[in-house]
Amino acid sequence: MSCPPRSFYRRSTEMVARSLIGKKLVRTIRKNGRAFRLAGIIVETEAYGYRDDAASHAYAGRTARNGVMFGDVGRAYVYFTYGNHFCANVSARSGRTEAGAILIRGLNPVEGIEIMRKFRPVDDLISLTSGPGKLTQALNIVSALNGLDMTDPQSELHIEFGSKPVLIFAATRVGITHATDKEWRFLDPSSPYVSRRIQIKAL
DNA sequence: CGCTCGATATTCT
DNA sequence: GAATATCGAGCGA
Repeated sequence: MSCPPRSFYRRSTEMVARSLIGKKLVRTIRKNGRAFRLAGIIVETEAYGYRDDAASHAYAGRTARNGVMFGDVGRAYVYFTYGNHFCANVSARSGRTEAGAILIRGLNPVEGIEIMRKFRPVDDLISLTSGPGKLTQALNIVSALNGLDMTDPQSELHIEFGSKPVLIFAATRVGITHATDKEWRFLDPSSPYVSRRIQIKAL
């Protein structure tokens, strides 16, 4: 399967976030000369901007942590938060701004589910990948993957074409205290792997 | 079910 | 020293 090209990510961050619904997030683990694929269809995303977005890590300018948001588009931005969890993002922005990234918040698991359950033992399958901290644990996404090229099928973390979603909803973002009015959260309402904390609205 | 609250460590002020 | 793009346990209904 092939990957959306660099140009896919060189559009407005919100448009890319919306377009990522239905794409496939793939984590390849190489061990003892063999490669295992852990993968899921993306069902929920959030866009984060620059000076226009007080909720963004990039809002106050470039730092050691957020450098990937200012670099080339289509790269993995992985960071650690709340002392417990990693979050997986991909950098994306139009030529009119200097930083941006998209947080991946929910996956419909399709490949390597039994291996995911070893990284994240849960009784309820829905709890495997229905949240940004959950899916990074299930796919073993850690800081070492920060900066990887998500458009390269050889990359240990990349994004492939997937399936076209039937419907996409927009909503306000989750877990932030600034810019709470922006409707930059996108999700496939038919999937059980989305968090449902807030009201959503159809596009 | 749904809501509140505490854990926990990295990052930034 | 404060804040944090979260999760899950514990509570009440």
